[in-house]
Amino acid sequence: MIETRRKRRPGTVVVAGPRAPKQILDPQIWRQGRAKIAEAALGLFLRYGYHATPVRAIAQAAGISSGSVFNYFSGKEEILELVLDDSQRQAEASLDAAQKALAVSRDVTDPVELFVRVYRHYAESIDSIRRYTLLAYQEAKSLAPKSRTPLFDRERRIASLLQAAAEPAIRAGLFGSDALDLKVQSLIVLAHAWAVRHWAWSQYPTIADYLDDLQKVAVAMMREGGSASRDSR
Amino acid sequence: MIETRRKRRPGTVVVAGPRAPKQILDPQIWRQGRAKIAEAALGLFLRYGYHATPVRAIAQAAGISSGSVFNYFSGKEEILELVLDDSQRQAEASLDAAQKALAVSRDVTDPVELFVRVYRHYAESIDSIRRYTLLAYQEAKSLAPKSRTPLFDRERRIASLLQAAAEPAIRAGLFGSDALDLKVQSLIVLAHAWAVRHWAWSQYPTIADYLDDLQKVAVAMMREGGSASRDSR
Amino acid sequence: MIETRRKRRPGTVVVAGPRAPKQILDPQIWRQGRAKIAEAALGLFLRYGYHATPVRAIAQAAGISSGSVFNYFSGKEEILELVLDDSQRQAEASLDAAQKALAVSRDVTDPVELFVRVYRHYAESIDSIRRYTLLAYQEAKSLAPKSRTPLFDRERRIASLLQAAAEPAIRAGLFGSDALDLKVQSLIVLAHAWAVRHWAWSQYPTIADYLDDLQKVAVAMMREGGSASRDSR
Amino acid sequence: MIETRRKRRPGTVVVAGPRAPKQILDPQIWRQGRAKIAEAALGLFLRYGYHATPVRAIAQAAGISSGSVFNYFSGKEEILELVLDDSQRQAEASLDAAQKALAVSRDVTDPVELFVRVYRHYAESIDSIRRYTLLAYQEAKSLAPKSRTPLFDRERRIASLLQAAAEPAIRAGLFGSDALDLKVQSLIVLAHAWAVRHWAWSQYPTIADYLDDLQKVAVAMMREGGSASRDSR
DNA sequence: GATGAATGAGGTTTCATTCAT
DNA sequence: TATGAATGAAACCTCATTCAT
Repeated sequence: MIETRRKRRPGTVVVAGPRAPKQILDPQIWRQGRAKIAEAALGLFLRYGYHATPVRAIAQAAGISSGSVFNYFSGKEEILELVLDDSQRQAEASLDAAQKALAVSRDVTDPVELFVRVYRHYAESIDSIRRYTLLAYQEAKSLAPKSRTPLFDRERRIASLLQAAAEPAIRAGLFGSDALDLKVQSLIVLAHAWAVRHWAWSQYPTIADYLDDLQKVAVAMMREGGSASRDSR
Repeated sequence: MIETRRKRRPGTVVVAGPRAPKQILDPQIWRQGRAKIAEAALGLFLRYGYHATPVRAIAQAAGISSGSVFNYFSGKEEILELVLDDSQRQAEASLDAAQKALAVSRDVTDPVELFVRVYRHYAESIDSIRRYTLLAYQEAKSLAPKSRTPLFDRERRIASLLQAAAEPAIRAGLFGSDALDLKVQSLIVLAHAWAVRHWAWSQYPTIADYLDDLQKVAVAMMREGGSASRDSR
Repeated sequence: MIETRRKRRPGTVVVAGPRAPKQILDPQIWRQGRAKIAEAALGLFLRYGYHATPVRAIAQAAGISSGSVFNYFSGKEEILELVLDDSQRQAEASLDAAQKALAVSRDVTDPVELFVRVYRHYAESIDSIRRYTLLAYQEAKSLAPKSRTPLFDRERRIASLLQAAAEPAIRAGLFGSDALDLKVQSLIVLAHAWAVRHWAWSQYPTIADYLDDLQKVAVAMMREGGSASRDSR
Repeated sequence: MIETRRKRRPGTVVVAGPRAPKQILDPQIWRQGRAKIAEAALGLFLRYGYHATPVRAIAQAAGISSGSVFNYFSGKEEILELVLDDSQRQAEASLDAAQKALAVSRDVTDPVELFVRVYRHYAESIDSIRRYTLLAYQEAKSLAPKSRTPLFDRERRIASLLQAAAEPAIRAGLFGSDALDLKVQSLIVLAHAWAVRHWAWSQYPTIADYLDDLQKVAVAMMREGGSASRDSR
């Protein structure tokens, strides 16, 4: 059977001793170092895949020694963890900010328009981290379950944010209230698809072009089951 | 004739040598062996990922020796190739059959209903190869371009089949004709999502439950831009 | 920059991936390590042959881990390459130096004597790298053509050096000018034979003893076809 | 250390049991089978080397199954043994026959001419088994010492035959009697060189061309130390 | 006597990780 | 804190050999 990845300490006798807590002490150096390494790792992970990228290549790309990587990360997997976590956090924050900004804004009065704006904003943020998204689809399973769960949780929070953005339109009867979760998840998936199945959207030069078409579809989806009149936008 | 082998050397030179001829001569044994190994590999690939699964583990799961694996496959990657190719081929064939059967059937006269049936059939076939689909999303990049391209091509053929199934409804003005490609690709992605993001659909016990909701959304999507009256279902 | 690796796949496709950068950066450590490993490898190659010698055995003989070998050589074949190339280079340099030294020397006026001295010097240098010479005969074919050609080229340069050493005697009519290339190649072969067929020369305890007899034969060979009087030395 | 090639019986528990004496019983079938296999092996050994040639490739080239090879040979090494032994035996027999034929012949009265004829005959027989000769130089060390010794012994017998062929000329004072063994061994080496260092004799299209030049050199060598008048042939 | 599928030891090579400097 | 040489487990893959048929 496949062993569940137990870390070994080559060259040392297998005696349980106090593991040297080698860590960077200065928090700022630590953070900057991690960011620099993650940055370098991302490009390589995307190009060659997580498993095909040696730590030494990451170190070289980051301009440090391979040994130093382990001063900032406990292992290779933690780099992947940070990369995925950071990018997802960024998507969430971006979506959150957009929703809050629009919620207090007086510019947008049409609740459908409001939802569309929020969704477009979300999709654009996915586009900006397109490469991370693809990486997440491919390599999330390389993470230990413990590191994977938070990613799922945040994904659910993102769905909630989108649901909240749909609330006004639902209350106005413009969007159906049935299967809301399914609809929102579907929209998320379609935003991801721009990143994950990019080869399938070759007719769209940019995310904006893609969204121009997609938003009609999205609105049609959301309207489904609504009680209000169905004039197209 | 003895095939010439090209052996990788660190530099750039290629050395030719004799290669031992194929070991398995009986085509039936060969086919059965490949199937058995691929079956065993699938479970492990899904659980641990392609790279994290040693050939030895595959051999053990298949109940043979690790050396024997290479009597049936020229390398580890060929196993992944077979697994992905076979399952996708199955999905295509299933969809093709469904569409042809419905096209000649007199039972279904409503073109929208016809499309829905074809799509459901497709989604159900995705469900039946759910694990392969997930694997394709995760590991397609592990394939050499040469093996990857046919997968994309077949995916496009599948999209064409779905488009063909939508034709009657489009001609009847029930479905919009704009952005048809986007719509169909989106539906494919949503069928895949059942497999790929299964954790997100925990509220749906079975694919049928998922589809009961999804088909409404799907129809709404397809109708978008159509000229016919927009009363719901 | 990360070098791209070409990984051999069973089919014909080549996959590029990142390659871990060289591990040893200090040139001196690198050189010393290579020398140590090559030294260890030579004994084993001679005793068991190149193919029958596992890298692990080389590593153990060199007192390092097997993985470390690949920090110094890009592959097993490169070890053989270094061993053969170095030793041949040494023979060439030694012969070159001897010829130059004698050319300017006033000690030796007899052109036959000059040639004999140069040849003896060459044969003695072959003796000092006797084991490499044997190895070259046995394993040169294990090298890729790219690595083999330089060996042949240098061998031809060595022949040229010997021809140059014979020039004075030829001009003096003491050596024949016909078939000079054959004669010189033959003398080279006979010097090699001391290393390669050592079992056949059991009557000669040292190279000097061998050469004492051989040089008479060599001079007779070289004189053949000459115009000068044919009294023996 | 490198283990001294102990044969293993894979798939069987390591219990010393009676080794099945699986052999071909009919001596003629046995001989023919061995010859056919050796014939097939030779081409491959020469082209790719002994170690790089899989038994299955030999079997295929011989038109039998890989398992059958082991009905005729106890192992791969025995094939090499037969190939080398056979060819050397052939060279010896050819030389022996030539010498005997010339000894009783009245055609050749000049003892130098007689020696030249015998030597040419030997060299030509080396040419006819040129590929075996090269193989012997490269792979003799792959044999167990027990199989190697007979090869050396026969090589010495061949030298004796050549010495015998030189006897008349020596008795006539035409050839020197000193260092006879060295001279003869040298001539053997030079005959081998045609096979082993063929790249060095590119100026000679055939062995006959090579010998036309070489025989002058050879005679000069042999004459060396002789008392008779030294007119060139 | 022939077959060929199965075997598994052992080959080369990679690379995450450690630790003395 | 940074370095980078050393490590050795483990990866993929080959192939001589066996033995049930």
